[in-house]
Amino acid sequence: MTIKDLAEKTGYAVGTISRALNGHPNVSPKTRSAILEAARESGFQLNTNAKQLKQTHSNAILLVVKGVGNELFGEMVETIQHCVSQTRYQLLVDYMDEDLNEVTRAMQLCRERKPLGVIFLGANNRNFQKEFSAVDVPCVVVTNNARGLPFENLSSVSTDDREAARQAIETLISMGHRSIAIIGGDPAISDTSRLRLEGCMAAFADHGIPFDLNRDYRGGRYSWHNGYEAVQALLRGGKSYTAIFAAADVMAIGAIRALWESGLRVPQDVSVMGLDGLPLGTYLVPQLATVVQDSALLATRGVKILLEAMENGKPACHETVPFRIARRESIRDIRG
Amino acid sequence: MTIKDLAEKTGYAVGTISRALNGHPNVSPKTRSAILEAARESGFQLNTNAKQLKQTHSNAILLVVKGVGNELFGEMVETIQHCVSQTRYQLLVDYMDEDLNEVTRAMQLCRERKPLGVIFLGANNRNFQKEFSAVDVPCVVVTNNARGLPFENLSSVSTDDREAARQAIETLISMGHRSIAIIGGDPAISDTSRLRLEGCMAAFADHGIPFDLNRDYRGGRYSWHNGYEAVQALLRGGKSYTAIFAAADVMAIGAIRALWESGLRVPQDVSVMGLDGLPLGTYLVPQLATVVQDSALLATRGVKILLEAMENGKPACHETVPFRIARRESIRDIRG
DNA sequence: TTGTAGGCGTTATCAT
DNA sequence: ATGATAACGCCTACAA
Repeated sequence: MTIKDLAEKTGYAVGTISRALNGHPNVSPKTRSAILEAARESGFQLNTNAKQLKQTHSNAILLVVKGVGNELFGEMVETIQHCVSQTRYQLLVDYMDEDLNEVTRAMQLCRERKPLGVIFLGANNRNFQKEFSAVDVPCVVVTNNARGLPFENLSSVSTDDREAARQAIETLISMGHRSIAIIGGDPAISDTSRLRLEGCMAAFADHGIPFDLNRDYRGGRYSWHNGYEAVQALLRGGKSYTAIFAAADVMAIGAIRALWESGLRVPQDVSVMGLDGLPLGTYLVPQLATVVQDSALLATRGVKILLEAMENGKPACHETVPFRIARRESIRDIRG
Repeated sequence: MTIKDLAEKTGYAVGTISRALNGHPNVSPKTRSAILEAARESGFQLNTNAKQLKQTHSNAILLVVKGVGNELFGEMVETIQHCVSQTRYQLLVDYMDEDLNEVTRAMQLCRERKPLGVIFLGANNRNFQKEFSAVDVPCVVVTNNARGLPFENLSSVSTDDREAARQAIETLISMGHRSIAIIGGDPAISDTSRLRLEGCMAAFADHGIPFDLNRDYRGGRYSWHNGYEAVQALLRGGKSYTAIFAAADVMAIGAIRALWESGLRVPQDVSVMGLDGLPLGTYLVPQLATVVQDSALLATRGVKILLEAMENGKPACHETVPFRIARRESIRDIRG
């Protein structure tokens, strides 16, 4: 069943069928309803491949979500859905595995779906090589700062990861902690991990607190298990810490378990602070102290920036949104 | 960049380019490598739309994952990837939001990508109405029992939800619990929720333990928050329980927090048991006792069943895989 | 082994 | 407002 069949059946030409089906103007109401009726009754559906092969533009905004199962992204996808649903555009959501290249994926989808703009939820600057220049629609990276990337059509909205981590450490220091270990990602691989680590180091430097990267830092993927292992490795190091900062909430959770198994209680013996502000954190016992990223604002600003670039040709920009320190049950003031 | 461009660039004809790119025979090794090299260096990618437009079948297996962020599914997707990578087929993964209709989605994708078979990770039998009959390739539903659905091409592999829940309750009963509350999904909406609830009721009936659905059961979506709220509602009911069974691990976690906030300790005051066997459960304090679904086996059997249907026309079947009771720290024996 | 040409189902551009 | 027709990028006979 193709539009050709429909054309025969109704007596109109394929062009008219196409226009009627796609809600184009220049189709008389009578003709339109006749065609729609015929289409419905025969269960006709347009062939997407053929459609997109020929189309030069869709009215879609593409959302590429890097990392299935990222709780923070989950909320943000919903917010973005909501924002876009109030415009005349259609949102096309693509969830992809974390370890794939989001730029390659986006380019593929751009060629196939021809969206008017792209939102990246999570990204790695390393992947935005010159091949990205093949993408010519406005793009915005959310949760990662893409300033410094030499693309006129690439904006970003992010939390200031460096400052967020710095304030987390400041918080711990203000509560009397001097012996603090850090667990996080691999700073050589992930921009986010690097920035967060830098923020920590800055805080230590400000207070003249020594920090030995080889001894006091452990990295890996952001996962329960790596948090768990990282703390085990730290403890094997022999040094005792009064606080641990995890550059991601998921790692903090694994960390707490590892501490428990070594007979250390949180927060009585060791304080643990995370970063992200996952909803899960408030359901744990103890509730996880953390730096809360404003996921709603990240999402809404991301959409807004994209729309302005799409519709008004507004030049790319790189925004930062505020975060919030949540002093919750997993940290303890050990002064006096 | 199309194969036409590649043809010009390399001096070969488009037909040769196409054959080389698709690994067809009748292309001299020299020609093939020259073309592949040119394609790589120019970052060429085939246009899926054009490709699928002409093709009647791809060599793909479609995996529809219903519910982004489902930890159990995360592992299973990896296992399925692995299994399929050892065959001559290509896996096409589609992650979709939980509240969309997976059958509609699958039908759309079947029309577009023309896969040889479909695996559903998570599904709701309600969605398999007669419109599913438009799908004519073998399909297998994983984690849900599709027996009873009148489709010759639809298999399923699942945990026996009813029995799993029954044994969870049996476990609690064997540890001396008689006053048990249940939190779970809405049995009117979800097959899984209904089966799990039925299993619980059966266990209670076997032991002559009274259970008042209106008082002792609370439902909602499977989420931290709903587990939390469900327990709050139960506690407001005035009755005191020695154990709570959550029909999903995520709810168990919210439940533990709600208990804590009411001054009840787990497992000292109340035992909490979940169902699913999420990795997260082992990182919590206390570790979450639960019924562990064998995600690896579910995944591998799912693939195997599909392949046999695809390749040997083996008729549809409905399998059940074993589960395992994990008696962990969140439950306590209160006898004597 | 390689080249050529027609067609997949749709949209878009001209005419009418 | 409608019709005819040329693309869109690829695959696949069939011809060379």
